[in-house]
Amino acid sequence: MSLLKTLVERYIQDGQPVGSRTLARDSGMNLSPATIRNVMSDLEDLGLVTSPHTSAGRIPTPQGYRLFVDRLLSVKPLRHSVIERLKHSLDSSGQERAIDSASSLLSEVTHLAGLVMLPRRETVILQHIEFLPLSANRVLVILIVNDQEVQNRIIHTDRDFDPEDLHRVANYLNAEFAGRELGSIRQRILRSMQQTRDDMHALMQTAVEMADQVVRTSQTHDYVIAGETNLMNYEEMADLEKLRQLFEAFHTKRDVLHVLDQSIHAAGIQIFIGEESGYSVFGECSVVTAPYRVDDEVVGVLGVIGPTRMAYGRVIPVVDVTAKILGSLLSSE
Amino acid sequence: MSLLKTLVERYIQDGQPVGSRTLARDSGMNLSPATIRNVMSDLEDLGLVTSPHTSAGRIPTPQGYRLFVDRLLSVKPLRHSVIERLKHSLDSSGQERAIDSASSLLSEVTHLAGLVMLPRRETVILQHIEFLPLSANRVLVILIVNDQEVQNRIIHTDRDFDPEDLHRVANYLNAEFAGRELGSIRQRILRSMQQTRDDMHALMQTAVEMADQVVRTSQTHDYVIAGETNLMNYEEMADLEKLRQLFEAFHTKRDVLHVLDQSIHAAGIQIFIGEESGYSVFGECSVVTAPYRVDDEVVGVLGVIGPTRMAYGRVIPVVDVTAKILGSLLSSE
DNA sequence: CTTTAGCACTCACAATATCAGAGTGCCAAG
DNA sequence: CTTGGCACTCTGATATTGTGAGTGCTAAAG
Repeated sequence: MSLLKTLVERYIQDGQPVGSRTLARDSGMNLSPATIRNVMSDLEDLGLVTSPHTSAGRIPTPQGYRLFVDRLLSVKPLRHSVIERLKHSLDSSGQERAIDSASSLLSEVTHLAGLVMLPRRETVILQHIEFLPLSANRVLVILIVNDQEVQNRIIHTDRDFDPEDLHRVANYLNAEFAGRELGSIRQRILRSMQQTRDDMHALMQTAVEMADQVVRTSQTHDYVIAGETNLMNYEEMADLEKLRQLFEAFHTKRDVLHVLDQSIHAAGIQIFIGEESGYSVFGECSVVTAPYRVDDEVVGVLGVIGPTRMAYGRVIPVVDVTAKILGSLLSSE
Repeated sequence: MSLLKTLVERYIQDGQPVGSRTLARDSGMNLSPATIRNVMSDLEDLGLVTSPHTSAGRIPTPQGYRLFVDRLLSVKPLRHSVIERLKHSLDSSGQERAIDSASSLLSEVTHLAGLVMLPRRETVILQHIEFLPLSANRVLVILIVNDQEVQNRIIHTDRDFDPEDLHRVANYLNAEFAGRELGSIRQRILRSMQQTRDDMHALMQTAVEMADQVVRTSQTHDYVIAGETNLMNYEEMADLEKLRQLFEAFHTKRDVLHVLDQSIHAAGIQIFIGEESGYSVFGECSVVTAPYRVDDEVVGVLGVIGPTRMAYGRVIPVVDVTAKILGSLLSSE
């Protein structure tokens, strides 16, 4: 029923339970309140709306929202100027800060909390490796992968290596393996280990193992959140205890990541309404996500989290285009 | 008057305005409520206590707190086991994660929010510099300073340099300047620029300038906060709007940094009560800080922030020893 | 001069009552 | 199927009252 649409829209607009009279006026269908009431009764039986008490209007249930976003929602495309603005602010922040900016932008534009999962690529290509001796048996390993990212980590070695040794090893590795995928490098080295075994190989192994670990832990998923404080402006978030738990969940990251993970393989926009996500912490909240792709590979998810009563019609396109913009910005153009 | 002490202690304990009867009982001085009332009247005239309304007990004013912490407070030293626990958790987290751990620890132990300013050393000693070509006119500069820290940044150069050039420059810089302080290096290079000017020098200049910038921005002070959510458990933080502003201040960082800055040169524990910090955002809050020193140089501040009504007697020693432990952990042993 | 008991007074807070308004459900008529 | 009418329900605002904790002041006692 398109009445549900009007009801949800109205409720999203001003957060008040909406009664039959207002609905009659808003629907534009020239129906009397009484008719509306009958319909409402039906909708209530279907579990799409409830009334907080006998004599209040109706509010949508989670199922109501679900139906609304799945079928009824009319997404108004963003005005061009807005898109340009997004694009511009994201561009001007540079690649390194792009993730943070995207998160902030999302939160600013939607007045919700912005989430951006760090990109994680399936294939990690070694571009360059470098060793720097720090002190006795502490070696700094610098790794450039995927054309952009720089990773470094200190490793402790069994014995001291002098600078020349390190240099030789680095040269060897670079000559041999630059441009290859990290996993395959690891295997190769392990294999050649079995033939000749000397200290150099041990070093290389540690190094590659470390590289693997670095990449893998930075891959352990992590995300950036911005604008949590926006959430405090919604009356539905007034319950301090609930809010605390929510913020703690943001901090712990585990649950949020799990939700984001669920949507990484979705085709496009994904929406979790209320407890659909499976976590009661997000009880009164909805999450709107979109995966973003770098060089045609999906590498992460971004989105927003906010009260169930959010302006889906506006939020969805924002999340959508932000994902696209971020993706193309991160791609090697 | 030691009555003020009892009053503040009592108020800190259970957050209720304390009346003459309870105070008479707690003070242990065998005075009748009536006498207490007279004294209270005096204290009120001195501006040390107020009553929220005519017929409630008294609560300390900021000035009352001030006097309390300055003169009256009896700091009970931490139990040895607690110190050990702190030391142990901090040790086991390793140097890189030490800052984060310290912050978390502070918040966990005190049930407040923990703050740790990133260490900043006055003298930054260049240990090693390295250039890696990334692509046409993008060069990755890697900087090792102060024996521990690795910084890297990508710079864009005017013209392409081939790897040999870069290598030569790096070698030169390392041979010439390793072990020197960064600022002096910069000056030296600028000076020698005036004599011979060629592309290499331009590169060097950019690099050193960048180095300076990197160090300076990482120096721009930044801090790590943990356990903000703890603050939501205090009833005095119930005002959502105030809380929002506070959290936003945490996010913006500017105000907090300014407060921390103020206390970096204090001899030891420093306490800001309520608006003493000069920011109304921290209205109902107190900040307890202690500078921490690495290799006998003060490099940062850590502390906690929480409601004015906090258990100073317990919080102070915690902040104190945490500062000491962190300092010694970060020092080259 | 300090301490104490006594007493009237004040005020917040909780419990209770009252009322208006919004909205419903249902029935009977169009 | 839709509509008007009507009784009914329930919330939320506002006013009323009572209770208890705690005060300030005065006058007596140490």
